[in-house]
Amino acid sequence: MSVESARARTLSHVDPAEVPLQAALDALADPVRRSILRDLAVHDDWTRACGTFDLPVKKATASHHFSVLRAAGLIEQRDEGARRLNRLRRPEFDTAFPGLLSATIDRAD
Amino acid sequence: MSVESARARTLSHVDPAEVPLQAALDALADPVRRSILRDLAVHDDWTRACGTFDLPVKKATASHHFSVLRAAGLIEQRDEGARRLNRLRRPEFDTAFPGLLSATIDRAD
DNA sequence: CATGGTGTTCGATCCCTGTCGTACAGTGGT
DNA sequence: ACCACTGTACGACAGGGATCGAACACCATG
Repeated sequence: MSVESARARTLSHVDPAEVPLQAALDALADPVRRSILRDLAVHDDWTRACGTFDLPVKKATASHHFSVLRAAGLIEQRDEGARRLNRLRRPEFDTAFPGLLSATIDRAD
Repeated sequence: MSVESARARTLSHVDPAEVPLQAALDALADPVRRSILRDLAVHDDWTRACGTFDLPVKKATASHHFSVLRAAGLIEQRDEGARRLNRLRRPEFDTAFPGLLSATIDRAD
C-alpha cells in the first residue's frame, strides 16, 4: 500500500532555540559526540548514516549519542530505507548559540 | 621576616593556550561554575573573594569549583590577606578559545 | 597568644551517564 | 519466506564527579 513511504519511525526534532544552554553544553562536552559533529561539519550533504561513522564505541552506545545530539538540536535525522541519515544543523544552532559550535568543533583536539 | 610577603600558598596558574578543549568544556558544563564566571564577568576588578559569591553549595564544594576553574585557565587567583581574590581571564581565554566564553556565560539561562 | 574568619584537603557518599550485551523492530534483497 | 543489515530499546554495570562534614592551615586583630 504505502500510503506514505515515509514511515520515519516517529522522529522528534526540537527547535534549537528551545534547547536549554545546559543541554547544549552537556551534548558538546562528550568527545565521541564532538567527533560525530566534526564529521558532519565536513560532509554537509545527507550522506552519513549512523553506521558509517568510525567511532570507538559499540553501536548501542553510538545510537545513544545520536539521540542526545538530536535532543540538543545539533543534528537532524532522516530515514532512508533501513539507514538513518544525519545532517548538522549548523545555521539553526548558530542562531540559537552564536559561536558555540565553531568554538567547539573547529579545533584539533 | 617576610622575605616575600607573597606566601600565596603556591598558586599554580596554567596558560589557557595549553588547556585541552575537553578540560575547558568540562569546566564550563557545570551550572555552579558558570554562575561564578558570570559574576566575575560583571565585576572585572579584583573585588570578589571566594566567600563573597552567593552559591547553592557549601564552601568545600565551592573551593573545588574554583580549583577546576583555575585549572581550566578560566580564572586567576591572588591572595590578599586571608581572602583569595578572583579575576576572570577573559582576554587570555578568548584568545585560546574564541567565542566560547561569550557563548557560554552571556545568556539568561 | 587566643579567637574568629577564610579557604583547602581528605574521606565518604550518592547519583548520573557512558558503556555494553542482548533482544527486538524495520528495511531490502534473494 | 528467509536472511542480512541497520538502528533502537532495555537492563545492567562501572567510573567519575558533585556534594558534604570534619579537620586542618593561614591570616588578622584584639
